[in-house]
Amino acid sequence: MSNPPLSRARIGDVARLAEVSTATVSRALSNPDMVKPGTRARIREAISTLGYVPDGAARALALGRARTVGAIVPTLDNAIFARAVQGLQTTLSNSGYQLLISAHEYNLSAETEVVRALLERSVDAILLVGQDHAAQTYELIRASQVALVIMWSHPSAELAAAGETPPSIGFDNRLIGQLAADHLLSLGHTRFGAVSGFTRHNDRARERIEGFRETLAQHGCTLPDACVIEQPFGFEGGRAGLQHLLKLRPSPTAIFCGNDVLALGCLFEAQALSIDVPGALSIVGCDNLPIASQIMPGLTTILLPTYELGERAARAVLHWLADGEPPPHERLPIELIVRGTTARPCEAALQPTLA
Amino acid sequence: MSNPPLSRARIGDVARLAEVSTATVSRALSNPDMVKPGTRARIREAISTLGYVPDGAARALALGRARTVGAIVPTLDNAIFARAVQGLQTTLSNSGYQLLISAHEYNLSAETEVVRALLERSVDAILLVGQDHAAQTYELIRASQVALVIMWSHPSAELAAAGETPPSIGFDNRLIGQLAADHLLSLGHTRFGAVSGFTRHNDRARERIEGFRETLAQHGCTLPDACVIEQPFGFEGGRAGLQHLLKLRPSPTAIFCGNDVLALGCLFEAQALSIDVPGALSIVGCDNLPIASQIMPGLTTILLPTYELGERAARAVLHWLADGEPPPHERLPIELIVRGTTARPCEAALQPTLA
DNA sequence: CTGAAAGCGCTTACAG
DNA sequence: CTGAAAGCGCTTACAG
Repeated sequence: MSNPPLSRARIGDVARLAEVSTATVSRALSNPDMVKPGTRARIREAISTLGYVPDGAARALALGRARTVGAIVPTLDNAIFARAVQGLQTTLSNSGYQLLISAHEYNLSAETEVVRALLERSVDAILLVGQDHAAQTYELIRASQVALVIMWSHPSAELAAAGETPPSIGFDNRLIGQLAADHLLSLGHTRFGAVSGFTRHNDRARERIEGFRETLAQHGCTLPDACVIEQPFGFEGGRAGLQHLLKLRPSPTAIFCGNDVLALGCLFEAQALSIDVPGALSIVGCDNLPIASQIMPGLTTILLPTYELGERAARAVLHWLADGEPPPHERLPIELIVRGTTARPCEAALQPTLA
Repeated sequence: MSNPPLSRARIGDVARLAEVSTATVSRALSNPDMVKPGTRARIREAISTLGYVPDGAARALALGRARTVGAIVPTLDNAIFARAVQGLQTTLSNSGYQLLISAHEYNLSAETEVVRALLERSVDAILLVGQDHAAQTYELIRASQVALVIMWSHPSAELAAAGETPPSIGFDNRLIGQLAADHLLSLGHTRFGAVSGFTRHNDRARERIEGFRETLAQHGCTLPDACVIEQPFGFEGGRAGLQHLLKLRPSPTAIFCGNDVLALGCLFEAQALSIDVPGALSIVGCDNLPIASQIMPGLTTILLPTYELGERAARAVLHWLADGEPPPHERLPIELIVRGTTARPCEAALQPTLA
């Protein structure tokens, strides 16, 4: 407390000051009731005098686990991933684990390097988003024998049955497309379009579109490839997507967007073009971002409990690390949230003046 | 590659397979040109055969640094912090550092525990948001002798001159309030209000309001305490803030919000109350979230380069760790972004029918 | 209840 | 250019 110490206090410094061995200090810290209360008090005293904080690297080396979990998301610059990470972090933190976080910006080979970097920090487990990853990524994780949990996706029934997939805590992405299609069909639409993120290396995006397309097909409607436009995530992507779809003849009256950011982009572009939503055009998004309920006329969307996804994924990891047993797959419930009027749009109204 | 190894490969396994010592393997990894190309090739071969990934804990212990940096933000569930973290992460990652991330949800004593948890992971540096932290937090970091960099805030001139503050990479939060005041004054407003996050334990929020108030005072206008309403961050906070301000008599015609989320909440509430913005009410936010430019009629705001903040903070940390020299304070430029009409509002129009 | 000692998996002077 | 050996700061059987 007087003059600053020359170097950070070590367990040996504490032991010396408390007049015990380092073994006893170590026990006082990790197994308090193995040491006599009086000794414990002296040690506590010494620790606070010296401002001792144990060295995690040494601890991790001795214990063989670091109490650290690594998560890799496409980007943090998307409320949806940020929220899930928040759920992860809070849950892990409450159990004494820390979260090492990285983003790969939708670049699968960057992801492999990030995984390597995390493994080199001796994480106890790794969390990835989706099933689509470089073979090398899976190989690296397998060879390192760390726990791997997949978030967001749900493995196909066959794969899951064959036990071929890592434990997955996710959504039924195909069902998302199906809910959107059912809703839009129920409004009486017959001409559909979709704005999606890039589907390459993104099983979530792919399955959402597939689910949408299949459900339409079951009702005798088609979704031609030309009616599915892939755009970068972001408002501008959504705006460009709508512009593209409106150039089609006949143009769609109902649009399913892979997420709310794209859907909001569509909505803003429609407003700019004075297209009445939902009067003349129906838009369905996905995620239920807070903003979706705030804007006028409000955005119909599919609620994905992403914070809870993070929580559940964290719990799955914690159980795995505690039991040694891989956790079961989990599929989180999703829900269609209808906002705005649900009246069948008047198709005639849809004659925008394009810039 | 054949049957899965019983346990993760160690440096000794690589050495044995490549018929060299562990010292040589270590050198091949960290100082390649200290080892003969032929040996290097055998080692490379062995590494890939075994899928060897060095153990970071052991490495950190031997080297005395973990190549890991810890950051603590109030929450990730706010685009502004998520973006900065993204900037941090990307920059650190490019220099071979990993980011350990935690949130404290605006709870200062939770923050102290989080700091302890990070220190116990032997991070090389810690990044905090703002100057307001528990004394214990500062003490813990000082005793651990890890680098500390403050983000978002800029220390007051006196403190900085006295060298009392940790290196800070931030904004001039007082100037933010000043820019907002100057803008609103230039529109001819005379009655002002403010919606702020909680100012307790939040120097950014406090300084923004102070800057706003001081600038108004310099122009003969006052901002009574009753005209500053503190609300939790979130759209609902902004909405409640506007409701509160509209109950005042006379009610303000110009509102400064501590950030864009609150400002958007105000704007949505105004829309719900059919108050014309910016015709009857001027709102200025802060951050320039992407959504601010998308909504109609658009939100006047103050652009804070938060991604760059993360980048710069990461660079400051990296330099510090490389040089041993604490980096200088840095103040990032901010900019008023005017959106919507700038006409003086017709005060008579502001007679909302409150629910 | 406590201590002496070995060991966790690396790195790096030191010697050759 | 390479190897034997000590050391980084903890933890934990083992012995008392």
